Amino acid sequence: MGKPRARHAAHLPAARERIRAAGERLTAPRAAVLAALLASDAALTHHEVEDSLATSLAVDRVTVYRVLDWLVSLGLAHRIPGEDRTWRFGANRDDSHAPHAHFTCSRCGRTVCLEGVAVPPRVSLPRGYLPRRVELTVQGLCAACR
Amino acid sequence: MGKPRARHAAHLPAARERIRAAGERLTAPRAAVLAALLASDAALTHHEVEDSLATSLAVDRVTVYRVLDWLVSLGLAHRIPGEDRTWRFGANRDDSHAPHAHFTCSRCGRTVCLEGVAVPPRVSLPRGYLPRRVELTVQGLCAACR
DNA sequence: GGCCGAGATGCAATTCGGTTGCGCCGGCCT
DNA sequence: AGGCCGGCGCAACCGAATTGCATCTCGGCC
Repeated sequence: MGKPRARHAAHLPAARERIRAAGERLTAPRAAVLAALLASDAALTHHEVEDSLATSLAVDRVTVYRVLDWLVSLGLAHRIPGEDRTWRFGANRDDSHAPHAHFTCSRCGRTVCLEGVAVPPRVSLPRGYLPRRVELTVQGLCAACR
Repeated sequence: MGKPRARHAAHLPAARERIRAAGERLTAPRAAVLAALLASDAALTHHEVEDSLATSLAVDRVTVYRVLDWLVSLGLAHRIPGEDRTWRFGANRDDSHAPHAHFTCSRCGRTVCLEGVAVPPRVSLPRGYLPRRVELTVQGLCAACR
């Protein structure tokens, strides 16, 4: 997709560092998966993560799922539900972990985080409803598919 | 879920009218599915639709899927991707079919349309990107689950 | 450096939402 | 009333995600 073949190896040290900093157990699959997310500017499906890893380190499909969930629970990544009924995962690059918008291409499915789009900080809800997270997704066509 | 057991029978005439008005073929499953959506103030999963229909008219699972997709393509309903990897469907009550926000309860999965929340009409995208639809979803706890 | 235990990994089987192929049936046009 | 186009039901299928369990390994401890 887009990039020729992400050099996630370059992001391995950063990935390791983040896992260490979180005080969590450092394993090869964990570092590799996080590095893959860091290396990509688009949010990846479990399958894309698996493929991206295949060349350097074979990781079981189930492990990829588990590591991704684990990254999300740690706050190191976030999960985006897609139109195609699969989840995509993106690395949380800043610790602030601020709410941000996403763009999904209707044709190629590519999903990227939008930096410049403001997510409404407050919304009016029915009585008794408690907001927790606001998700803003834009559907359309990306530059390559237009 | 919320309502005691939606009286979608009361919405059957309206459902039939809408299908007729669209110039489409009127069948029992189509009217029943649309009535079920109209009767509910929350967006329904295919399964909830099926259950809601079971008491009055047994409709095959596949038919429910097909009718729901058909309603979406006709603009009579809209489809919302959920956190639980299933789709929910809500009737489009006004013809204007304006973009609107949704609220999803993290605990019970109940999804409702928010009337009072403004969806940003314009967002700034990377060069070459073409927006088509903006989706705004709020996660949190509903009044019943709080 | 070697040992040990909690917990991570891999494999296989399973679940489940959604889709597809196809023959029959039923709305709707004439 | 007749006929045909297309919707319906049935069954088989697909692929994303999950679970159970045996094995392996990271990282603390001696």
